[in-house]
Amino acid sequence: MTSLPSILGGLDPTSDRAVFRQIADQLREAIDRGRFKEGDKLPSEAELVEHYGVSRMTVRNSFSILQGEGLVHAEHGKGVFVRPRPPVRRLASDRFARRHREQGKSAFIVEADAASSQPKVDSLEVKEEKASQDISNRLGDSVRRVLARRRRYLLDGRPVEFATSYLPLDIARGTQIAEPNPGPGGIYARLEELGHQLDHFEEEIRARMPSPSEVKTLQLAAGVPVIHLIRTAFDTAGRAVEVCDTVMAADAYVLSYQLPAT
Amino acid sequence: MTSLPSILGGLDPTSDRAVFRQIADQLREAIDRGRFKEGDKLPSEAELVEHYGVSRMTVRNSFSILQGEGLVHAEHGKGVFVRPRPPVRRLASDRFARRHREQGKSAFIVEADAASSQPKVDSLEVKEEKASQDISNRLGDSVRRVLARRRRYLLDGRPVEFATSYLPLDIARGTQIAEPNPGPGGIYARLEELGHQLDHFEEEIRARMPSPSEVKTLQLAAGVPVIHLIRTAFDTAGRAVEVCDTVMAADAYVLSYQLPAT
DNA sequence: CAGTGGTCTAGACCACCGG
DNA sequence: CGGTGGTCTAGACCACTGA
Repeated sequence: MTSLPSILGGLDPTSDRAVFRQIADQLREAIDRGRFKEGDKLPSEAELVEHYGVSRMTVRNSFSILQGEGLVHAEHGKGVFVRPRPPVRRLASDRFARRHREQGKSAFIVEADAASSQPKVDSLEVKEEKASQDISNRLGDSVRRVLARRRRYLLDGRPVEFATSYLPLDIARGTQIAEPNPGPGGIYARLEELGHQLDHFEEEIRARMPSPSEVKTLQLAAGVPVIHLIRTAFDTAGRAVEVCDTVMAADAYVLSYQLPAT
Repeated sequence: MTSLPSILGGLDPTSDRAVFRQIADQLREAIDRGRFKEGDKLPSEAELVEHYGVSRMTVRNSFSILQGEGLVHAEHGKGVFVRPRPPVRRLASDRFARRHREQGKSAFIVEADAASSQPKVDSLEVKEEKASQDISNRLGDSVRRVLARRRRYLLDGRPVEFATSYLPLDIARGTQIAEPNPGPGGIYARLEELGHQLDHFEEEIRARMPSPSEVKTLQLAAGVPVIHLIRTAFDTAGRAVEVCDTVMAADAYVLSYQLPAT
């Protein structure tokens, strides 16, 4: 163990920068420089209080900055640790290609296979409900009620994504799409069997901080944003046949797309 | 002005939930219900101290939660306000279509026009430099040095995006691409004139909390993540001719993509 | 048990804003 | 100037962890 003074400098009393920011800066720099590596424990609050000669709240303020940046996380009774970067799932632009469906794989499984992690789905709920204004706009204004399929995806035991699919009742009611298990290839395979040959998808992407309920559902650490993705599936007749609203833990994903140059 | 007790409830001393979380919950709910609207001033710390009968630090802790969620922002000497949602730029999947280039418009201008806001570019820097390992990987391992074009984009005076384009020297050196102003249609138009007919782009998207320097450059409020986008442009020969590394204020953007179903 | 972080208090002084 | 948020102190008690 290297001594603290050799890793962290002193404070600059002449600086305009608040003391707790200076402390946060020094800790951040130490992390960036690799003096503290992923998973390492930072000095305890008491140690920093002594090293810098400040009060405990000042040290805690510093930690709170780093937590907000997603750099560290605190574990009650143990310490404050450099947050390890979790393995990310790369979503490729061909993830909805028909050849995958024809192999009986859903998009999530295809990706999980590629990342060779253990995929799981839970908290499945399938019910009919009233369409929100936004969903109605996307599925066509005549669509008032929809079939909603909610599920949460886990990778290696960690929840990474919460998604709800909305389908018009005239398409989905009474079909296997309305069953908890939609069968091989997922609901997209069923839609095609029902005569809705898929033509393309549109995806809208936003990023923002999670709501408290999203923090809970995805067990998000402090300083982890979510990616909010809204996908609409269109059949060859030009009809929107499904809208999928997905909230993903941003630290678990890299999305990838191809754009035409023409 | 409605009185505080009619908007905010009391505390539940029997609850396990920390007092400052309960206060944050009540404020959040009041905002969600529309009791406080965008731009509205929340009760001052002193008012909440009195209303709840807690110490000031407890109230400030509540505010700090809401700030972390991006719901409110504090203005020194004025108060704490519900953060207004800024206008967003929608990036369409056809934003690099050749027809736009042929009209002499760069992608940013095309989008800004659509949003009818005042676009601006500043802090332009064009220089040759050593390619980072990642850039080198993307442009082809033989590419060691690159032309880097850095610029910041503003919309209605607000910085929303900071981007760096990297191009292999054998393509860009001595051309108009190496000039501060690359001419009508931007560097993609120049690349095509130089014989690199563009075929497609690949975009990689991540979301995360900003670094301190990104906070500064983009003047980000607390609780605003960034979207990190890395785009690679390929010519019809299959060569990567440009990599563009972009960091965007997440609250200013909605990205939109089309995916094939085949 | 000792060490850790989590919560909370009751003050203090400061910097900024608007009238 | 009074009111606002920004910073900081010096304590207190609690809950959780691991030996």
